[in-house]
Amino acid sequence: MEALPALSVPVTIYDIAREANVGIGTVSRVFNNHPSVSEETRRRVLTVAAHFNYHPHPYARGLARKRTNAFLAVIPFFTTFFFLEILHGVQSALADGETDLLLHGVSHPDHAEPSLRRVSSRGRFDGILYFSMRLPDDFVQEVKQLKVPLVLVDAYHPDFDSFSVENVVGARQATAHLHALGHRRIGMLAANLESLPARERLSGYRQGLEEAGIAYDASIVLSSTSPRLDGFTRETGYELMGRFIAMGSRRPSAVFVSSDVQAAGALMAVQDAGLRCPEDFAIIGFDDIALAGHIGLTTMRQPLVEMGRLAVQRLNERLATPDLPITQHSFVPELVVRRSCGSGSPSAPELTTTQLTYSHA
Amino acid sequence: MEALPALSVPVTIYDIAREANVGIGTVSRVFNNHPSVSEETRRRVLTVAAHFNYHPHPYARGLARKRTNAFLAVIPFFTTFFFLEILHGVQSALADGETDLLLHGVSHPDHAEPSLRRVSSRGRFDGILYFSMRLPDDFVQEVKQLKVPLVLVDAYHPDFDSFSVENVVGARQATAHLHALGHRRIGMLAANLESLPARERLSGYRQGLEEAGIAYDASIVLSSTSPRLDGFTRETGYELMGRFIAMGSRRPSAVFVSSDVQAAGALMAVQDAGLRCPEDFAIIGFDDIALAGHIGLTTMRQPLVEMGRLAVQRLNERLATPDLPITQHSFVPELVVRRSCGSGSPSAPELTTTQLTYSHA
DNA sequence: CGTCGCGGTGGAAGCCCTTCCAGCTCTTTC
DNA sequence: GAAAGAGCTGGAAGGGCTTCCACCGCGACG
Repeated sequence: MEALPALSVPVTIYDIAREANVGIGTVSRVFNNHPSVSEETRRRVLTVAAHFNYHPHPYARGLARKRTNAFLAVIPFFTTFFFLEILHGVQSALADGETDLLLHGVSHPDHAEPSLRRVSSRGRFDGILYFSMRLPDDFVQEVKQLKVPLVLVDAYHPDFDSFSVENVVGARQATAHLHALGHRRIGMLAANLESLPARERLSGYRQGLEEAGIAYDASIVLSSTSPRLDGFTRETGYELMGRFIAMGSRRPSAVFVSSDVQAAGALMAVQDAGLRCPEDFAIIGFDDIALAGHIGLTTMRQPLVEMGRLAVQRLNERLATPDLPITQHSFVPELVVRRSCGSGSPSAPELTTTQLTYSHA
Repeated sequence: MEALPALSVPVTIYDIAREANVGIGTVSRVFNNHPSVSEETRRRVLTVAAHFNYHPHPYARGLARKRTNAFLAVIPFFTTFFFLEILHGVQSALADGETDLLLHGVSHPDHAEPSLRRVSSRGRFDGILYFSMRLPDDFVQEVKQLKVPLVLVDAYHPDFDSFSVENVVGARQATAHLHALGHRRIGMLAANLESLPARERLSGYRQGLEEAGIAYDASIVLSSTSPRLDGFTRETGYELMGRFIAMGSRRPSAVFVSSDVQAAGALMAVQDAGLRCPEDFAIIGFDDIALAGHIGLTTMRQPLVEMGRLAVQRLNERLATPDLPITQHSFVPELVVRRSCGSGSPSAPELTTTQLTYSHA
């Protein structure tokens, strides 16, 4: 260990063993924190390793251990804001620095399959995080056969662990909030009802009305028929809001919009019509993506960051104990008051992150 | 090859070789598209492989080939909108399905280093995409010594390939646009001038004024002193816009804001003051993140998707030909007219993606 | 009719680790 | 004083692939 680190560029475990006068087994044990290495030897090995800037080769390790220390995240790129936050949580849970994240952006829900093909190639990752998309049936088979643990986020399948959100409850609460603010004529601007979340949110809205003792009025419930992203787009929000505005005196005084992105469009429509938001229309969204803060939108928060974090945690647990019973976690969204409904503080941009609550399903 | 795929779960190249009555070398050649395999043998091997759902083990491959087929993306998570789009481009360039993307979110610019430590562990990826952050000096050393190709996106360093944006030119054009719309009293809302992009955009603004024959007036140039994200936040936009509003009759009629995020805050301030945007203030941003579309912000587009795509392409080129001369690409931002400046179509959310232009540095 | 070359092919060696078994040196125990 | 452990350690085998060298058969060539 006299010389400078002039060893050939790829420093291997053999180099370290030789320089430290130990066997390769011992070096390996040191790097795996195996207890049966004397303190003195351990220190010597570590010194030499640091000196040569040695790091075990991850692939060699993976091959020998039959473990990759990487997770695959299959994520829809089209719901931009949404997954971003979840990813944030995922990252922070991975911060141990031991596990890597492999990203697989899917640019269209129907294009998930091709990129899933690669999953069949065992040996790239230890587990899968699957976001917001329906799980194709043959993929389910494949994953189960390969015995790769998979955790669903913002999605549901009976055979896998999942973390999702109580759409019905959230929508009910949103409606209740509008009611509590004094609104009696509350409309809903829904996404394409072909999609489950859209239907659930509509259903929650109806429950909310019922609890408030308000009769359901189909004329102030507009839903998108757009197939694109199931209608969860700014464009549908803009267009449908225009129809509300055109109703004149028969229009609702408040609208529950089924997503923040749509609500952004709705807000633009209101502005374009020369109307103002808390005053002429109260608008509440759903999701609490970062955009909501930027435009002062009152909305129902989904604990996205937390969901990401817990999903990783769950994956680790399942890796450690494969036959854990499957659990389905379900979060209750939380009201975030900004200014689009007129209540709460004005609009000084808030910096705080509120606590989140959740419950078991 | 009579039996069902009842081979032990991990199917190896040996299994396939045996079942297809060939040597492992031949199987390997088939999977690597080596020319010297007879058509007949190739077909037979592929049939058997498909039958047993065989895929070469990526780690074993990586170990033997000394190549990982993965890129590392080091990305700031705090500039959410921004990197998202770039990532989109990266993904699409990776769509060949051969290369994987390893994600490394950095939640604070100062925290890049710890996560970079892992870079020293050779053998995890073949190349690095480094986004929007300053490259720490010791990291530069390390990367160069390890000879891992690195491409910078939205950042610059003389020793590496990079793709960035002409901040000066873009800011000049933004200013020119305001001038063309008839504005003569044009202010600027800048980020923290400690940061280079902030300074460049200010400098472009001044050039723009000069070209328009307007004298520079320091009283209507406000800059943030916030250290947080170098002042590129909604909060600074809100606050500084408030100061403009408070100027009464001496206030500018148009404001060039140094980023879309800040512009979002500025728009909120305008609204909160009971003023309206194209009418009382023309506001132009910079970046064209997705948010800009959602709030109808006129802005200077950076071709983010394209940058991501080209960065990947460049990395591949450099991998193929390591001693290519270093190139620094620089894009000229493009004006995207929405409604915050009052010109152009009203605000029906646009769906089109405009062409982008770019030039060599 | 030998020799060359070429399209194909088999498989050993090597990539860099982990793991397991054997073995070594001291203590401890009866 | 022998036997049995306890505490460490060395290194072969194995993980699944690529690559290279050796080799085989056969048509072409002189």
